[in-house]
Amino acid sequence: MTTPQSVEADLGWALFATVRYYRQISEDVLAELPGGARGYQVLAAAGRGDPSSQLALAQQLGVDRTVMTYLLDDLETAGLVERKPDPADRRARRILLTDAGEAALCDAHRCLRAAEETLLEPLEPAEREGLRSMLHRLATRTDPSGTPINCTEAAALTDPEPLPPRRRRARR
Amino acid sequence: MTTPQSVEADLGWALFATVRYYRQISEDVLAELPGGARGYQVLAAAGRGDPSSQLALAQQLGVDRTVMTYLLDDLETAGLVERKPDPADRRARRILLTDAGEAALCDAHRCLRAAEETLLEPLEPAEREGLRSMLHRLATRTDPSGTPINCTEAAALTDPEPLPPRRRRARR
DNA sequence: TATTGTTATACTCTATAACTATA
DNA sequence: TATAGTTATAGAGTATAACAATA
Repeated sequence: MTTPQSVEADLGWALFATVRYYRQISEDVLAELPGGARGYQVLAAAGRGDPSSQLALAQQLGVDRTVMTYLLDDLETAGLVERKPDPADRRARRILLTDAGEAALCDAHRCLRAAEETLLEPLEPAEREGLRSMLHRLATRTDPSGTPINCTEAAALTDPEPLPPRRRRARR
Repeated sequence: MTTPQSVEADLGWALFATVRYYRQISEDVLAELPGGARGYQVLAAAGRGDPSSQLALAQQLGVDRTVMTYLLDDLETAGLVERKPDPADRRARRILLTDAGEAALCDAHRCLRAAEETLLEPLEPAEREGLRSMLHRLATRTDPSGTPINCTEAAALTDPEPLPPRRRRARR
């Protein structure tokens, strides 16, 4: 039998649970920051002086470009970022931090680091850097293969029919 | 200055990006399984013969009990689980795997393990177990303190006003 | 023609509230 | 009275499609 002995042995479950926890503490700490953890990441990217078009930011954060528009609307309304037309491509806009945005980023970064230490508390100090390093490598993978993952056997076993219509069925 | 030099130094960003990747590969691999990765985790918990009331499962997966109802509806419709009244508490229902559910779980587990190895490819083989162990400990933390995290300084700096109404403002 | 950004709209997911049945 | 589960509804969050401006 190859099934796991406990949920905890499940990498996916552990990942989701950890992210859930991270989301919670970052929401507490960044409650006043528009967009929460996501807003922070936008500020961090802009503060680094990256190329930072809206599209580039959206791809970096793994969200749709329309979502980035709303996110930046909130950050701009709060006075933390500016949208400046890119002189090299007048379709694009470069996202720049305001002074207030810089201060907010710096402060949020400090708070987040403290919260992260709480998150990482169950680990040995030496392990914490190891985890950061590993997640960093996983997140920045070059993904050279591009080989699409499929597992048709599983598909066939679990359910031959495509079960197209989902959810909301009446009963009783 | 204490701001990070790159997004990649941001633990939150790395976590989110990794989960995004995991979600993608697990969706590919578990496409036919109702509920995707979440459905798999329900099957895995049920297959373990845990207490497994719907509420217990919901808490384990970090979802609302109403979400668990919908999830189990789909799994039951697909013939993978059964809801059996708990003889000890007739309000509750124990979630049991059917034979088809057992087969689907076993197969999904095998496929998922393979997909996880793809995910973990950037790491040394020895590191992979270390990552699993660390995430396991983070996810199963006892959280003895319960001290609520707050960071009022950050709140004050980033935005004194609570900015209550959010999103969808007209422009132009 | 293709791309960036915006807007409106539709859809999906999740949470809230009300209810039934048990305790 | 409180809890497990269900259902309908409302609310987030996200994606789709159409458009303007620019390449």
